[in-house]
Amino acid sequence: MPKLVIPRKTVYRLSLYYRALQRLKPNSIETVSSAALAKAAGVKATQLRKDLTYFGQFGTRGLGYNVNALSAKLTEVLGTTHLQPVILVGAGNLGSALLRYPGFAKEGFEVVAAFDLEATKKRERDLGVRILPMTKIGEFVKAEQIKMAILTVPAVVAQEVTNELVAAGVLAILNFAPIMLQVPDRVVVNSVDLAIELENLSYFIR
Amino acid sequence: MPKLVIPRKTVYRLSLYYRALQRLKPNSIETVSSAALAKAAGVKATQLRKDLTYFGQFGTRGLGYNVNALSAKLTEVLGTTHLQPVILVGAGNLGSALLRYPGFAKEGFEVVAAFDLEATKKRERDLGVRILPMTKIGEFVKAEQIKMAILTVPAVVAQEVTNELVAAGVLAILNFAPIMLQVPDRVVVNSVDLAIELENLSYFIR
DNA sequence: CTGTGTGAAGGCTTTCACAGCC
DNA sequence: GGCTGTGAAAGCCTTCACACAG
Repeated sequence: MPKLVIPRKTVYRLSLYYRALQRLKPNSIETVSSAALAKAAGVKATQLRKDLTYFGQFGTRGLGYNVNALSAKLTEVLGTTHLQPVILVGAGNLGSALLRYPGFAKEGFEVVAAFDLEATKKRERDLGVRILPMTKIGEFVKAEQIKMAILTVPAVVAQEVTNELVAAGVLAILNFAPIMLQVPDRVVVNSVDLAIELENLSYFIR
Repeated sequence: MPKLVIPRKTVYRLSLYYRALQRLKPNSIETVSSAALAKAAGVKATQLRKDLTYFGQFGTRGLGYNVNALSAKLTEVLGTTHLQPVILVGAGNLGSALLRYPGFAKEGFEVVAAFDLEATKKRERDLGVRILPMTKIGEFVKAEQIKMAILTVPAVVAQEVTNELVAAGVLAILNFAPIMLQVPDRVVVNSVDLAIELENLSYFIR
């Protein structure tokens, strides 16, 4: 696959386009114009076309894009062709909720195990996923070649756990702890800080 | 308050700076340089300085910034001086978890009520917050002059609920449903799409 | 005539370079 | 000497305008 440079923001929007496309499929629509798809994704039509040109040409002038073909191409580019195994570290309130959240599996990610200080059989049954003690993280990640982790531990231990994950070979972390994680360049971190999102909103409503 | 234009991205970073500052306070550090604070917040020093100039000058050349003074100014600019009442709509898995999440209260936001189809006394006790039926949303928002809402309902009803919130006077929405909400210009929406964040990561690890 | 593909223009953010103050 | 404040430059992303294909 030609790993050309696709702007980070574009990659993010590709996911939006993919979602919008999936909503069209059931309606047995075979072709969609950039204007229609852009509207469904909440962006401008020219931007959508520009975004798509980063990895080729799929549209038919005068007609639009073939829904199935574009959909397949997006899956390929985004790297979601195969199910990605993911682990979750920290099964507290937020972590537990995410384990029950159906959105991940629906989009091709399987949470194969969760790690927590309190790894009991009861919790395993409650949450429907294997729960292992924190001490087993490194071993598991290496054995299963895990590359992605969801981090929902308290802020004070987040960096420490991150170091462990990185040392074991994890390359991507979805971080919910409200701190900036220090990682080597090869590792990617996406942080979601819920309190900051709220704070941000409160600024704009005055 | 001089409502000058501060770039959206800068506002977001102001929250990061504020957090970093709070971590310094306990250490009875009175002054901090842009270099030190920037490192703690995970940004470049020049960017921090540029960000701060959007609303005045606080630094002492040759010395740095006074921690307390800067902290107070950031609180003022971000509009978090007073507790902001917030409602949560949709107390499913994710919604319930957020209600138990201590991070909001800690940052000055109080979830004053939650709305759900299933509004029982038992759930109220479990979640420690007033739970009202969805039909009461408009009435409550108007009566209590609520301006901010956290939206954790399924995607299929998200737009409908949003319309209701907006009609009642809500001005800011933190949206967790995986769709683009259509709102009037005066309303601000921050969307957090967990599946997209994962998808995004998976692209960067190939 | 409809709708894509794309160079060029425009706008926004970040980074640089350095003047100015303690 | 140390560190902030800031105009100017650079970089990145979005939007425009229009050539071109079906």
